[in-house]
Amino acid sequence: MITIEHIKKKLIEKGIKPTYPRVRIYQVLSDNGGHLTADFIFKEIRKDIPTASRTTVYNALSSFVEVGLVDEILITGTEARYEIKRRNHHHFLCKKCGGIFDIDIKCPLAQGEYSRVRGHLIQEIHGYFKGICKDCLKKAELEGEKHEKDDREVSE
Amino acid sequence: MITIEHIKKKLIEKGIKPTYPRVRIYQVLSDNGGHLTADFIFKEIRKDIPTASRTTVYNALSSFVEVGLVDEILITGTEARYEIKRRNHHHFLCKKCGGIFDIDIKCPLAQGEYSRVRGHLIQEIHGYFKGICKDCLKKAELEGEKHEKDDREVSE
DNA sequence: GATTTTACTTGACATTTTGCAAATATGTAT
DNA sequence: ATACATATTTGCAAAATGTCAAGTAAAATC
Repeated sequence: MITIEHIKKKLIEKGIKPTYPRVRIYQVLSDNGGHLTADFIFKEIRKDIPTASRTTVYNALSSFVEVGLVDEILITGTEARYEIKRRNHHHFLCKKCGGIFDIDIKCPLAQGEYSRVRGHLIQEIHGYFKGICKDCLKKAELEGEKHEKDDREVSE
Repeated sequence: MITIEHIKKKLIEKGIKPTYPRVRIYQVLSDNGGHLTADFIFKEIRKDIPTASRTTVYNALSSFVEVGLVDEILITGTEARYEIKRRNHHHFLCKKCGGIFDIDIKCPLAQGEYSRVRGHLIQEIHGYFKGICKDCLKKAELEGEKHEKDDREVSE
């Protein structure tokens, strides 16, 4: 559990004024694990700040991303997700259940703070994997057996 | 330049009926380099097929992605981009000019066809970098000098 | 050739995100 | 404290992208 004071310090360090909405948004990010939608964050801070607007959430998140406090994850294509920046991990999206999982991987390129590739200055590195997650694989096996049986019964 | 016949063969191999719209969509992808927006493709095939609809483009692209002919690139967050699948390369987005560049990199994980991580079956691997591209870096250097001069003039 | 399946078109609609102007809050100097 | 300048938040509107359902056309199968 991160303290309010600790959050304020972090924001000030990055040149962001620690207003109440911004501190709360950071706190929601901190308290709820990774890859949160803007909508989730909006609904959370509404509990405290009933007048808060979506625009405030988007503005705060943009600032956080800009100064490198937060990562924007674009794996789903339908909605961006946000999480406090953490090194050495990528994301996995299950095409079946839509779940997002952290994949802790040391990517050779992701080691240095900033580096260059082909002359371009790299500020962010994102790795996305897609496929079928462990749990859905298991379910598919069981379902698969059932289906085979069904198919036989139908075709006979 | 890929021939119509070659495209038809590719689609049939993957179990996709080579209808005229689909063949044209694939051809646009093939003739225009990488990371095209759905809108660009739509406007291109409209030249040939004035009745073509956006939905047809989205449907065709979904099929292509599903069978592994095409990659969907989600680097910008506002619009998906599409390109014919090619191994061993990632993408770089310039935050200044919005340009997308190919980064040919042999990612250790991207070598095998399909593999597993933490029990999850991986079907797609995407690597995205963001930062400032070569050209914008150069411009920034020049602009930077100019600004310093401006600043001096103003403050004097 | 009739039937069934598949694909395409059309238009409406949902969702996420951004833009903008007014209102509010914050900080600084008087 | 008060007034001023700046920064932030709000609330609404609207853009942009993508999805869905219903009807039509085309193709494949029988």
